[in-house]
Amino acid sequence: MSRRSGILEFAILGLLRESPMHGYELRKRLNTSLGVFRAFSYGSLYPCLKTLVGQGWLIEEPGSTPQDALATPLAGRRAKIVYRLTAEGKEHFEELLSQTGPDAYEDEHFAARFAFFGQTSRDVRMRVLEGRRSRLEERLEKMRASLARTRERLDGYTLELQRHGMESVEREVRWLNELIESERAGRERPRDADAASPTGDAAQQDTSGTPGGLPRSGETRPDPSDGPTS
Amino acid sequence: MSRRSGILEFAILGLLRESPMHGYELRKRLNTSLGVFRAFSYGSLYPCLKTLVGQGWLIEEPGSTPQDALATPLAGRRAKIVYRLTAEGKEHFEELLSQTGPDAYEDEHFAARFAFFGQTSRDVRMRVLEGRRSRLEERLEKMRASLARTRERLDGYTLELQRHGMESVEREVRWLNELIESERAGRERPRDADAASPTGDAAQQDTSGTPGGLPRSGETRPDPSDGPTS
DNA sequence: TTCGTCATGTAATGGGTTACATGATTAC
DNA sequence: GTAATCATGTAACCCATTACATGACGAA
Repeated sequence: MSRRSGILEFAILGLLRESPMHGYELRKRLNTSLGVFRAFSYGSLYPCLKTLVGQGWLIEEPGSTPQDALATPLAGRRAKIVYRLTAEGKEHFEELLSQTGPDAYEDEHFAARFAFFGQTSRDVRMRVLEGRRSRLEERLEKMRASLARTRERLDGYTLELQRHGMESVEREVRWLNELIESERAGRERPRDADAASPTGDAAQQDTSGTPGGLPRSGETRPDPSDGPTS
Repeated sequence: MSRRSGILEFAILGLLRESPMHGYELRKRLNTSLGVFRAFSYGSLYPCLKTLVGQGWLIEEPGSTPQDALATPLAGRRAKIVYRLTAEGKEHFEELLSQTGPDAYEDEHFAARFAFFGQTSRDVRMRVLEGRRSRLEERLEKMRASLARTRERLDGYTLELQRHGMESVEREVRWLNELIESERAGRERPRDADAASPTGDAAQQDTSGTPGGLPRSGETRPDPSDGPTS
């Protein structure tokens, strides 16, 4: 029924939190501005939007009103549907943001989470970064172990591939180290961003959007994969 | 009907080409030895194997014969099904190997292709490497363009994520450059991994896919002299 | 007038996972 | 005796893509 799961939903809510938008534009933002996530197709985007509306997290609004269409001919192509985050949607997004479970460390998910660090409280940021790091370190451990076991039987190319893969992961760990470091040293000041929370417990978020002093260098290479491998 | 698509099929054929195996072991090899690909689940592996059998590319063989089970109690758990590549399967795999279309440059696919470079002719290797490189360069171009367009409006974290992503891609390009370089400089010898011995005996194929002289690679030690051939 | 972009949507399909079912063997 | 590992499989589901349908507008 719903759960056009995780990352797409999350990204949509996050983008709409910044400002209302219609689907087409949303999709572009998903590729470019936040180009990190892979481009979602309309085939997944629009249905997902519908679901979120059904959930009560978004509402549809007419894009360009008749008057607008008259005033600015540029505006009126096909009836745009502008999606706006509701209060519940906001609340829901904030809840998602605060989640630090293992999901948050997975490759794709992590990138999405990171992209919205600007809206994320500092302790959550830390947990996510550290979670990701230990996740990668586990991975490294496994890779090293398996490499040690099989090194002899592998040909040069396989070996090289393995080596390159490990190096990528190591680089990302270093990158995370620097980020964690700079978070730790970073501003303590809470400094609220936009979104003054309307109801309930006023979530005090340190949403400065700018990390302490960001380092250089790093490496991701998003696929080396891994699996549950239980 | 079939097409348990691309990469899994490809990897199975490739691994079985080296030696027959049963499903369970195959799966482990997919994670560890060739740990580059993400771990496929049994839920995709076994059905895929069936399909390949149906296609005539594999045949099932009894794993441990009754006698074996008596002789070596270690061997007989549940009736293993050992899969062996047929002649047609081999042919098919070789055809897949020779393919250099755009598919071969995609992230996952590329890794799989690279993992079997040991069995791949040099010109195909070159085409794949160069294809991948230009694919990544395109990607970089786009990223740079979109970054230039939106740089101002992005917060520090998004920016950092973007930067990190680009750096990763750049690194892979450099890696490819070195590989291409070393392929170019490498031995001219055709080193056709083609099945010298089509059948039977456990004759170890000389598939030491040691490339000409691989880049640094810490301690891999790519064997300076004329290693293989024997 | 045709092409590219804007704009929204649906149906079929693909390619994978999880959860389940089954059961023998080994290690503690 | 109970857990882990070995070993094979099926069914239900998930998430996303492709191809298709529709249509207006601006520019060449």
